[in-house]
Amino acid sequence: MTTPAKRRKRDAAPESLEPNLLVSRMPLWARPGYLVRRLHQIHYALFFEECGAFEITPVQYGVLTTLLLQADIDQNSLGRELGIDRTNVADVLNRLSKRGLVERKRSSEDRRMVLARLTPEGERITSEMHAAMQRAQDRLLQPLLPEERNAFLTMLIRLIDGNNHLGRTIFRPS
Amino acid sequence: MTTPAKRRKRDAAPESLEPNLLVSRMPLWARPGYLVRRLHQIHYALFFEECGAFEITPVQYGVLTTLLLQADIDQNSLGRELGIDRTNVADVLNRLSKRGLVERKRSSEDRRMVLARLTPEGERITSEMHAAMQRAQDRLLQPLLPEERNAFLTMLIRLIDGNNHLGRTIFRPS
DNA sequence: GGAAAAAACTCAGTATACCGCATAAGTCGG
DNA sequence: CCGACTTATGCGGTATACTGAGTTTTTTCC
Repeated sequence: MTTPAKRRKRDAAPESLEPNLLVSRMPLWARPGYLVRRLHQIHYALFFEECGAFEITPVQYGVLTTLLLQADIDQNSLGRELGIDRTNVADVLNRLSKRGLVERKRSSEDRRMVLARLTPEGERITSEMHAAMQRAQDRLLQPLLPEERNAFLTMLIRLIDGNNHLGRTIFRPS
Repeated sequence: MTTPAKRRKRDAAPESLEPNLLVSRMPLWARPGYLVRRLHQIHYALFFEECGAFEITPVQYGVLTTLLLQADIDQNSLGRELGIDRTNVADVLNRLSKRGLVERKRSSEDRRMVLARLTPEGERITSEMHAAMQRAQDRLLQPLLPEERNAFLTMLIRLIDGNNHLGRTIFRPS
């Protein structure tokens, strides 16, 4: 039964199809990655609407709250905690430092490390922002039914855990 | 009974609570925005693992596929289509143009507009990338059960639609 | 104890993503 | 037809996010 013609058809590579056909099989709104990017964008916008007055970005807020729980942490650990590249952490700390919200000093135990901690002003602003941040988070999930929201968050966490090795600096194939 | 001490406690604003208590009520993994950011990051990493050989980013791929379906589109419409800021569109088109994947020319009807279209090389690479992009999208959802995946995408779309006015250039309160 | 390996960081470079201001081109009311 | 408004783009600036190269300090192991 496997005629040459049939075999040929079976072996045909996808790129031999019409380009438009290929693309229309996967429109933007059917690409999970595209949807995630859009939702990420929306979260940013929401965060700015609620927290704009503080002139603190979502990532900066993440750094601040992490430092609130754990003072004198080095940049590498901070990055691992937040899932952020170490060079990015340094940039963010730099901006927060310029605004007087964090202090940095070399560790005396291990002079390779730079330890960061909040200033009193940093602690103050972090606490003050809490309610606004909460509102931003609530508004993001608003379109879902209350009973769906936990399911959604659970799936998000499963997706992140399931691809845990990615999106950080932990390993680089290079 | 309402001693001064007690009254003071009752009137206390949220920011007078222990900072750590406030933060620990909303750890990172309970903040939808944080989870979305992480998943977005992971998508980027996955896309690079699958499509790295083409040296095309997710956003660039979005532009390419949009141009495949609709040639001679202006930058503003392109941005609206993709949910991307127009200045960003110009940047992306610039890089794609430098690599010879898109062409740009002034519209003869409306000389304000710059119309973009794919070059043959641009069409070729877009088609070739399709399978790799598909793999990246599949891997992103892999950790979910097959029957959960559609539910997840549906919720993503509901969240994006429900906050439709945000995350684009469409309106700016400013 | 000293060379090699590892760890933490810095710096430079690139890509996304957005804002505000400026400029050029089209539109529309009077 | 001309000034006011709108629209499309350009340019400069900032913040995130990551790679790769290079530096300093610590650890490891022979």
